[in-house]
Amino acid sequence: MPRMSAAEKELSHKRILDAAARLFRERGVASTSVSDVMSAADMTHGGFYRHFSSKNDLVAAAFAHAVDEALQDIDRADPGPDRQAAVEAYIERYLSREHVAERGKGCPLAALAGELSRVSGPPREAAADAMGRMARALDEAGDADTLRSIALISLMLGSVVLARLATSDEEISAVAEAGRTGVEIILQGWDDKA
Amino acid sequence: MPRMSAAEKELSHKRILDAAARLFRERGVASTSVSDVMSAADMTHGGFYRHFSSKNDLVAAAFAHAVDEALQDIDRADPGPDRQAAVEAYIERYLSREHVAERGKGCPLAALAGELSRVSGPPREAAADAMGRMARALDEAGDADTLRSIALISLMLGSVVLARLATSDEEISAVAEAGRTGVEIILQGWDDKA
DNA sequence: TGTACATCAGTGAACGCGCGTTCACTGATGTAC
DNA sequence: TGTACATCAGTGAACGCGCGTTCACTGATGTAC
Repeated sequence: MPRMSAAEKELSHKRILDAAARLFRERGVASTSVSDVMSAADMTHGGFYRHFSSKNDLVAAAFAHAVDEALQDIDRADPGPDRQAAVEAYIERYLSREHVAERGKGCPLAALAGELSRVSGPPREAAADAMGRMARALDEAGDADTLRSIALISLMLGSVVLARLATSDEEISAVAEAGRTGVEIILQGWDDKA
Repeated sequence: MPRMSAAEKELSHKRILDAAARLFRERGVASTSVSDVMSAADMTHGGFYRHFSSKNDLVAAAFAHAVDEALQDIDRADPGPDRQAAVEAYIERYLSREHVAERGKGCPLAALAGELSRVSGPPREAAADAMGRMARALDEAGDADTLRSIALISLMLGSVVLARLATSDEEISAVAEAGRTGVEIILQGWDDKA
């Protein structure tokens, strides 16, 4: 059957990236094998190394790919009211029941920050980079108050991580509600305090 | 050389638990083998199953053990001013440079919530339980405002997770500072808002 | 208190398994003329 | 435009390795008399 055309190879590459970005977030990097990813991309494991030089290489690329997707609504919005609306929508979505439930499509940092902070090399750098990208994305006006953005990200990420640990619907709702209230208080009180 | 006395067995058991609680937090559960733990406890891997029925069993026990230690200062404090002081000290320590650097001795949820939220069984239950124990510990007066405690935990945990991802000292300080400011604002503004 | 014996904590070899990676192979693709 | 041939995307078997767990074994411990 092989060989595929260059255009088909590009499609395969994207299928691998999409599958990896989803599976790594759903199951974690260590619990997702190269074979798992290739199966989800409708291929066998042997072809993997025509696309990436190692599993680590894929982890870094898939993570960056997931960050691109997560932030695209904000990044594409025009500065000004559009962008501010995009940020508000992002925060609301972040603390929603859907985001808690669907790890595979959610914030890559909420899913993988813990695991990637323990490794070094490209995957770690991709994750560290994501923090800066998120902070800049939330910084609506570019008004240099990065600390507020970081505090918001910490609270939102912590809320989602804890909500995913919760075992009952009531607990999940409580954690998300606590996160929403915290975000509001920080948004209102930050400039007075800091 | 074997057999050891019952008293020596108890000491071995504690060495295994201590080593596991440290290594799991430092390297993650999936990246820590039973042999790693037993070596750190000065034994060979074969004896492990005289103490625990499986690696999963150890994970749950070591996690609960780590939570006990993390909360002991608060849990042992008398209700009233002593307890409130213990809570304040806990929060300050939580957002310190030392806590960010020393995963192996730090908050078990900050180290392992992401990984354990993806599994089921005793380890997951131990982690979910820890969230409730932390919320109750921070609830100084038992005044039923659990939501505020949960928001504080989310923010503190998120701050530490992100700080551990940061690559420069400046970034680590910035994330910790953002966390401290956020905590102050939530402590002051919560009752007005919620 | 002494003796005979069952127990069992810890050792280290061995097991089956899944992992990341390599490799010989296939045959359609892309290119040179 | 047709033809001959090098390229290379994808396949599937194979590799070495480390994992969690099992097991026969050792010999000091704890117990029954």
